[in-house]
Parts: sequence; structure tokens; C-alpha cells
Amino acid sequence: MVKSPRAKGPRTVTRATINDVAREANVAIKTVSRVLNNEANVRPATRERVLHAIKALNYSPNLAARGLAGSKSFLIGLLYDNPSPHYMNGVQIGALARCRAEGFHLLVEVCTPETKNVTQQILTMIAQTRVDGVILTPPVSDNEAVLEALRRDGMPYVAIAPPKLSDVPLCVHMDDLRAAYDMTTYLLKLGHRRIGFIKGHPQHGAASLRYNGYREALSDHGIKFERTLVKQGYFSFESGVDCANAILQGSALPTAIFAANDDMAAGAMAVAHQRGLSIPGDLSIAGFDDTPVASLTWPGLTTIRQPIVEMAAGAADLLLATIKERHHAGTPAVALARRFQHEIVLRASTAVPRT
Amino acid sequence: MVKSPRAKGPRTVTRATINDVAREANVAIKTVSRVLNNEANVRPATRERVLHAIKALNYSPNLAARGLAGSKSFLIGLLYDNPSPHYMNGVQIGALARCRAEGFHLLVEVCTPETKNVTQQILTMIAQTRVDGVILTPPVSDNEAVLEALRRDGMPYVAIAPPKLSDVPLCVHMDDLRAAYDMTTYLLKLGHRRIGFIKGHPQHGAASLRYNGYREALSDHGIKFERTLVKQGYFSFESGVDCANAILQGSALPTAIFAANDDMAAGAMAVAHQRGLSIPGDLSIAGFDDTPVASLTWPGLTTIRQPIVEMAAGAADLLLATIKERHHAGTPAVALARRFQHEIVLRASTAVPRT
DNA sequence: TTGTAAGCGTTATCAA
DNA sequence: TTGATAACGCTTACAA
Repeated sequence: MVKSPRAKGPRTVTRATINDVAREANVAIKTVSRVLNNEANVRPATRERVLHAIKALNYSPNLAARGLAGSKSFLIGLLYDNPSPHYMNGVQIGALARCRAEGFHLLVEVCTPETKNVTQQILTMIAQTRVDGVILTPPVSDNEAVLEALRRDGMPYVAIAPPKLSDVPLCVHMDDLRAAYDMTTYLLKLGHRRIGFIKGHPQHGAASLRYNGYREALSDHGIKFERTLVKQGYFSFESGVDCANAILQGSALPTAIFAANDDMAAGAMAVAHQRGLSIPGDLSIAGFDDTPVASLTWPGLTTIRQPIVEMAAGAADLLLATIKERHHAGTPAVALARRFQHEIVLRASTAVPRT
Repeated sequence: MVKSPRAKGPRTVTRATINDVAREANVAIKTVSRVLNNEANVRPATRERVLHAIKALNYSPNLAARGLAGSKSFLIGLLYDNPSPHYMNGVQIGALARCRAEGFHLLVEVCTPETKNVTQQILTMIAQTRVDGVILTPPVSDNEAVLEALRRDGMPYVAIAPPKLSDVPLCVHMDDLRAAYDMTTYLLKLGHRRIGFIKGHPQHGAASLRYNGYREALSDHGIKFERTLVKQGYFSFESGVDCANAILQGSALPTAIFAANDDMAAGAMAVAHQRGLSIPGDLSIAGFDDTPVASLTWPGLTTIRQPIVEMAAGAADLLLATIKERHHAGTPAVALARRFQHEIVLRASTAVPRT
């Protein structure tokens, strides 16, 4: 290995440019550019020669130069506010995989609603970086002002799990209502008749869908809805504790509790343990999201898996397709909403009621 | 604001350029550039005029153009492999905050060791994006080949928690040994004499430091080390379950178990519950990292908090300072390792032993 | 203190 | 099928 004599010099290596490649391959830079961009009208032999020179010189095109000259920056912005680490991680993995495959890079930006105008923050970011498109994750995808600004700016964007599908031209989502319906039905089929429900944060779009799914399943199976079995939570562990305590303090106890997310379900589990209720013997508990905590509780938590990675990859695909299309011509992209399938993950926290 | 007649056109808005600003302020573009870069030798009145024009035109400099013309891209690369979502999230929050404050953007890239040569992946990314520096998170910061390639390339980089401080010119870290020492001492002071330990992944640098801290504390307090109380885990919940079972199957049970991370501690808690051991009555359990799960277990897990966000912010600071310095002149940056303080987070999983 | 002119490494235009 | 040459929007000499 070469040891650098001093570690200070600003640049140790000089990178080859398109001119070097052109010289090496004995063609004009325009030809190299054509090969780089997979354009037609390049004789196979010439293409080979260029490709060879590229390899020989270890050449990579300069993104900044491409961005300046052309219309594409090969940059995708990923906007997020404050979702769970697990969610954000999944989104990044999925989006990154697709971006890399298409030669794009991911620019991550947090929106800080407290500090400043989110819309202005985003617009500034776009103006500076000239990203080719942006991916919006909740709760940014819920922000009407942001959507409107993006639309007006003409910036392609895709929303992950937006509250209203009709609001956005491009989105990926999951059927939260159906998923909650399925979980409730599963509990009913086990034999549960009194099923408690801990609602999610009232501001969060998906939360009410999950609640509706619970109610519809109850209704479809002829089970009377009981107001005392439902409590308003806020997606946090602590709110799960509070709600579970409230639900379990009545006289007629439920045999199962379904929480609108895993953190609240974990809270409910803690309460059950505290009250000496065995899970799932005395009480079955189900969550939603399949976050890491679902496999770290005791017993393991039955929950619903959102295919986050796949959804994010799908979002990136939609966005990248739009970007390319737009570049080839002003084809007015049709609104596209891609739905992803949920999955019930069965663990040990649910079972047939004891009685 | 201009309303777009149709939502299809590639660009709906035209952005102001430095020329527009110069014209508006009635100065040369060079003067605008000086204001933009906070250079000296601009009369206050002139500066005001330029600033005013910038605001009036809603101008933001084009990063690509700046990158092409100058030597800086205002891009920082964040490399990661597969750390926990919680860890990565903290790193991003911290790094992003500092980058934004300094006008830099974060380019996130995953390294996929399986697919290809990691070093080559990184080098290609650098060649394309011309990032001004990179932040390495474990386990990428453990990769010698990557470090060597970066050094040779002359790319400034900062490592978060590298295994050997001497390997890197810039890094932030935490004293894992001391932290484990402190936790063990805390348990000893509670009165525990038989303390089990679940080791972390043998490949992970910090894991052995944590183990050493445990042993040193034992030794310093005159407690005999017992081989049967220590088991080799792999940082996963399942390995925690296995190790806890192994440790608790002996005849002389420990009154406490200290796991090298929270996931394994959660595994130990599950085992305790299964065996009917009450926590902390029969068995105290402590973890390491203060991941979200530590507050979602029942009872809450006593653990050690790593100041991830602060460390990442510190890493970004170090990197940005180096970048600026280097740009001002070839000042040979001295090696800098910044240490961050850990903190024991007391929850309900530890207490005075019952006996 | 300010301005002029020459790039930076690409893509796009238009001619050959 | 190729190739000159002009942008792209900025920074960096170098003048004034």
C-alpha cells in the first residue's frame, strides 16, 4: 500500500474528466457523453472504445457538472420530520436501493416545524440542490401547504402514506383500515367477544382508519360496540399504559386488547404484567407496525407488518419513472397510487380466551 | 406566486441567478459572490443592497455551479452499513443539524458488503458526488481498507466510535470500558456479589471494551470472577435469551445480569419472566445503549445512555472545521479524538438484591 | 472596494 | 454516426 508522505495536501489524486476519456478513446467529448447517457447513434465499435477508455482511466462523471449543464441533478430529496427510527430506517433502505440502481443519490433533509416555515425550508433546499424529485414521509406527507408548494414549483414528488390519496399525484400506501379489520377479525375468530381498542394519535391520518377497521369488523361479526372498551391514546408507550389501565379498571374486563401501534401495545403488556394478568392466558394483546419492540417483548407481540422497505422502494420507482418520463417529453403523468399488502405477524401474545 | 396553468411542464418556475441579483443590486456578479461567501472588502452599504436584491428575487445559489467552479461541493457523505435504526437515526439528527447550520447537505449512502467491494463503492461515490468529506459510522468505521482508501484519496473523514483511536485522524467516541465499569460498580454498590455478564458480538470493537470494564470493576472491588457467569452473546435478543438461560441454569444463581446491549438485556428479561423470577426482586437486569426498547420493557431497563446525537453533531463539527481549514490553506490538521460522556439511566430493572 | 474575464466538467445545439 | 462550440451558474485569478 502506498503511504502518503504527508496527510495534509488538499487533493492527493487527480480525477479524469470527460476530456481525458475523449482523448484516450480518440473521439469527441460529445461521443463520450452519448455513451455515458446511453444515447443512440453510436457505433458499437466506438462505444466499446469509449467504455474501454473509461475503465482504463477509472473515470466517473462529475455530478455537479452534469447538473449544471443538463437538467438532471441525479439527486433525490428525502424529507422527514420525526417518524420512528424504525420507520425511517426502512424508508431509507428501500429508497436507497432503487436510487442507487438508477444512478441517483439520496439527499436527506429533516423538516423542523418548530424553527421555521417548513414550506420555505423545502423550497430553499430545492432551489439550492436542484434535486430531481422528492420523497415525502409522514407526517410531512400530511402537510397540505408543502404539497401545494411542490405542485406549484413543478417538482415531482411522491408521498408515502398520505392521508388522502386524491391529494397527491404519486403515492404508495397500505390499507390501514383493512389491516385493522383483519386483526380484529382474527381475534374474533379466536373466540374473543370483548376486545378493547387503544386509538392512535388523533392528528395522524392512519390512526382513524385503524379505528374504523376495528369497528367495521365488530359490526360485521355482529358484536356490539362498547364505548368503555375504547380509549384515546397518542402512539406512545405511556399513553398505552394509561389507556390499558382505564380499560382494565371496569367491571367487565375484555379478553383482548388491540392497540393502534406497537408502543402502546407494549404499554398494555406492562400493565397486564403489573396487574398479574398473564398474556395471553388472561389477556391477548395485539399491536400494529411490527417494530423491533414487537419481538423484544415477553411474550412476543402479535402485530401487523407494514412492508416499509418495499413501499419506499415502490415510491422511489414511481418517482424515478416520472422523472425520466418528464425528461423525455412533457408526458403529463397520470396520478398513480400503489397499494402494498400488509401481513399479520403471529407471535405469542394472542391466543384463544381462557374462559 | 405564479400559478401553473398545467401540472405537466418540466419546470414551472424560473429561478433567479447570480446575474439577476447583480443586475438588481447594480453591482458585478463578483460582488454578489463576495457577499454570498462572506468575504471581506465589501462596503456595508453595498452588502446591504446585494442582500436586499437576494431577498427580493428569492435567490439561492446553485450548489452544482458552486461545486463546479469552486472546490467545495457543500455535500457531506454519511456512510453506514447496518447499525440499529435507533443509532442511525440519532447520527442523522445530530449530523444534519450541524450540516444545515453550516450550509451543507447530507448525502446518505449504504455500504453493502455482500454485493461488492465496499472500498470501491465508496470511492465511486466520492468520484461522482465530490463530497467534501465523509462521516463513518460503525461498522464501516471498523473497516481498515476503507480508512486506508480514504486517506490515500485525501478525502477528509471522521469516524464515529472507531475501534482504535490511533487509526483515524478525526473521531468521536465514548469510553465504553469506563461505562461498563460504572454500571458494574453501581450493581456492586447495590449489594450484588454474583453478577452475570452477557458479552456482545466478538467482532464488534466496543463489545470487548464493555467486557473489560465489567472485569476491572469486579477486580477492583475484590470480587472473584466466575467464568460460569459469563456467556458469549451476539447483540441479538435471541442470543440474550440463550445466554440468560445458560447463566440461570447453574446451581448458584446470580442476583444480577448485565448485558452488553439492550436487546440482549430484553432477552434476559424474557427469560426471567419465563422462569418466574421477578425483576428486580429476584434478579436485577441492566443493559447498554438506552435504545427505545429500554423504556418499553416491563419493568423499565436500567442502562447506559450513549449521547449519539451529540456525538454525531461533534463529528460533523470536527469534519466541517477540517474542511474549512483545509480550504483556507494546507494546514496539516492534527489528529483529534473527542470523547463524550456516558450516563447511567436508572429505571426499575435494578435494585438491592432480596437476600 | 469593485469589476472583468477565464474557466470548472458536463449537456445541448447544430452542423458536418 | 460524429464533432465543434456554446451554454449552465458560479468561483477564482487578476485588474482597475
